[in-house]
Amino acid sequence: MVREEEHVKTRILYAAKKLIAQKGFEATTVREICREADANLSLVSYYYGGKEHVFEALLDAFIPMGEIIDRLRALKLEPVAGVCSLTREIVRFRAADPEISQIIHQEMTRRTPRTGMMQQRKLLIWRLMREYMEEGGRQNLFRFRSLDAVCVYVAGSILFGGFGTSFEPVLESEPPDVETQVSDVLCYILGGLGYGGEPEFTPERIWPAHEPGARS
Amino acid sequence: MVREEEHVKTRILYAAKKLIAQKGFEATTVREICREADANLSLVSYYYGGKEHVFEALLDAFIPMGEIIDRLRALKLEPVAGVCSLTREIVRFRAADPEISQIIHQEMTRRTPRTGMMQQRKLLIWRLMREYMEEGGRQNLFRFRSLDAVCVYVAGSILFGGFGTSFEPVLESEPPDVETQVSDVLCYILGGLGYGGEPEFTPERIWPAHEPGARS
DNA sequence: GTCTATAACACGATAGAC
DNA sequence: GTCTATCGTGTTATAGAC
Repeated sequence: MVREEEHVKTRILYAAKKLIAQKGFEATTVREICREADANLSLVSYYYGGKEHVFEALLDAFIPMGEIIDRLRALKLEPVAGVCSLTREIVRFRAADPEISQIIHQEMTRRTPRTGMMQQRKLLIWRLMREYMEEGGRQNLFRFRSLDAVCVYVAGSILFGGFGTSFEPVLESEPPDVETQVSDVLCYILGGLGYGGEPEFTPERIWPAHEPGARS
Repeated sequence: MVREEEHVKTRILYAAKKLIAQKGFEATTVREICREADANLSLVSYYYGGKEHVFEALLDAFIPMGEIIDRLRALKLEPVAGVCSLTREIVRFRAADPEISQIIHQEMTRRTPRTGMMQQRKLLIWRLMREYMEEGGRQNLFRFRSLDAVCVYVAGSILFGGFGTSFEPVLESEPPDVETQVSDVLCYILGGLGYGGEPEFTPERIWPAHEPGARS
């Protein structure tokens, strides 16, 4: 029953994001989404044409990674600054919208009719990260045994960190603020990459203030 | 249509493991499981008492982590040897049964009626890892900014590596053999923990040859 | 645009014959 | 133990009134 001020179509999108993040796509029913959005059952079909299309709309509305990639690429960063800046943007993105991050994480762990939608959006990010690391290896800034391996480990470090992967019972304190998370994870990643120096960043604000809202 | 030699009850378990690993619990129907197991639809209820209980039986049959933990604890390892040995066992376990690992990974990403079952089995592992890292920090062998943070990053590095988190399109080569994976991930983790030296291990064979089979 | 009512179907589970 | 047949429920989606 949230966001009563918004338009129904938008409320449905937010409700779907919230519920799917918690329980997964299959376990979330259209009925629940509509109850949460305070909308009539038939409006999911009316506005989106079915449950699957709500999911697609979700990705379109809340994953703006394409822009970030373009901006970062345009800066032609050196390897260390590249890894650090891209990491920072990912961590910020995850902190700004944990729900959509959780959905992405869910869809990565199994093969569903939606796997394809996810892949293309993810690839751009990790290919860029890979390029930074590869160039860093070539310049002897980083020392690692296998580029493929560190690609996966770095992705794992970033994607696992920050929020509820149901790891709370092992932890002692609440997660720190975002910029602390950024510097913690970079400390770990750069260590894992065998880099001795300090993190380097681009100037601030790679991507504009993040308040998505539904499209079309 | 696999494992025709086994008993039906066992075939159902293997079929469920395979399908749930691929598609997730909710998206897998008992009808599919029975088709894959070449068993009659009603036998899931007959042998296990329902779909949920097949899942529970799956965990009991294929997650022997309790034993590993006990053995490792009994060795009272130093921090570096502890981190390395536990990591090695986890990586081996994941390589020996990628399906069950994928199921664990799935269940970590959302809140389901099965979340509780997973938690207890997971906690033992990561608490032990945390103890090794904490003690390593106290002895100044490791240098990290936050114990909580490295707990999550180390878990992420290990759990993400090795198999299909749908990261293949970013990678160049096939995954290497298990012991290479172990040393790759340890190289990364120890670097991330700020440890300068080489990995250390316990003697071989922490846990007995792994061929589970159904219980009861 | 929004609603009610319902169609059409797939699900998990089980009764009961063999 | 294994089968067929079916029950009861809950699902997504839609037709049609307003």
